Amino acid sequence: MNTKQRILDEALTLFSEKGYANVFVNDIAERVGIKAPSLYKHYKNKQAIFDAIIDEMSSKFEQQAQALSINGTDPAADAEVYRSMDEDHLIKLGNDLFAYFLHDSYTKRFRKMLTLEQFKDKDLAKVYSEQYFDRPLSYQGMLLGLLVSQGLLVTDNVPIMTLHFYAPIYMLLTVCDREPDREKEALKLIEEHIRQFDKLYGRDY
Amino acid sequence: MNTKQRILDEALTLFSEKGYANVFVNDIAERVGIKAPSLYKHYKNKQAIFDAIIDEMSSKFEQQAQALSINGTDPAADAEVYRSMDEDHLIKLGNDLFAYFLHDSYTKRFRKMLTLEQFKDKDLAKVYSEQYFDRPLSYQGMLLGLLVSQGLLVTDNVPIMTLHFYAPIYMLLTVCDREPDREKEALKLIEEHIRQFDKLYGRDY
DNA sequence: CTTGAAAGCTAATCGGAATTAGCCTATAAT
DNA sequence: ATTATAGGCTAATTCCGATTAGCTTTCAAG
Repeated sequence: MNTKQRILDEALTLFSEKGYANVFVNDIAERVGIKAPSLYKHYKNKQAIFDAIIDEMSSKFEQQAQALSINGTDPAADAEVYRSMDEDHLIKLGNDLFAYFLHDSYTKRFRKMLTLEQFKDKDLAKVYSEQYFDRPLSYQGMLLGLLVSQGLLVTDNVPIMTLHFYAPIYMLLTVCDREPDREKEALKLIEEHIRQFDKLYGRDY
Repeated sequence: MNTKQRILDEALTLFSEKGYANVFVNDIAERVGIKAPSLYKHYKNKQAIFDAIIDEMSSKFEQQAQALSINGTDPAADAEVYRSMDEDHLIKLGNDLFAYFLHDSYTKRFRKMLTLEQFKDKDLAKVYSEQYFDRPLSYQGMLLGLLVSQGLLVTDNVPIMTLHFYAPIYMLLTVCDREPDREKEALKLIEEHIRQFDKLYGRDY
């Protein structure tokens, strides 16, 4: 990996652990293996490094959908996969979603960094909300909506059903971000959650 | 209010908006109406101000339960209130919970501050999780559990039911913290959420 | 009364962290 | 071969921000 990219990578790691203000350009340089002033050959200043990370992320989000073994841009196509959905498939979907968000290094670091910087300005707030609220709800809503139209799930309010599916996953994710020791407990709750979700919304009940 | 207390108050406001590292003792002093060095007559240093805020909070949390018009320390007693619970009561409970957490100035600032500092060390992580995950789930779990034993709600898994009740509220709270403009939208979702929750878990369904 | 602590102020001090200046080397293009 | 550029380094510079020193005032207790 070239220096310019490595700077972003190491900076992201540090920002996600300590927050922008507590990271010194020196720290970043040290990790990259160069001296601080050399950073300025690649980025105008510290803020520019942060901005570049944010920019880079926008261009990466198709990868996320792929990582979830779904197309991501075409829920109708994705729904094919779930044509014969049952509780175990649903649990797998939830687990995969959770495991991906929780463990993918880039995703995790980016999310933690945004958590720490979300109140800095409206743009960052918006990025956070889109990334971890609006987009997941919208995408999963389309997916779950298809399951409803296939009769696998039953509800007259898909958006709220989606909220019921996603909110516990989101909350447990934030728990694991701050207390990684609780991952096992969280995984167990996720599974129970989805099992219960399936009972509540599944056609058989 | 005496100076010592006002320092905590203004510091909390600033910390919650900009994060500890981006607040200068000068800023705090200015808001209090004194000069920075005078702060040191009241607190050993900047960190001590932060610590005092954390300490103060612990001693305040009974107030929270009271503010929710519940006893807080004795869910069995609280359950009396909900003996004749119906959907509208449940919506009110959810709305009150949400409105209190969202609008109570002290609670809100403290929560935002912790959001920004939660990764600093394990203690803070623990404080956050207890305050916004474990305790709410535990307390609401007891309450909802009583409703189950009274036959008003039906489930074989109260903790997960509680997760289903609380997680959406929590998630929407974090949305409003970062984008206050979305409060109206959030309130609407809360109401729909609880209505749906009642349909899913209510005895009539 | 007077005295000592509490709480404020101004003027240092002290250290740290971002950034700039200016120099060097390798290497790729002409 | 020459040269220009990319990317690295060391040594300032510059600014800022936390904290300390030391003085003053007020006021309550004795």
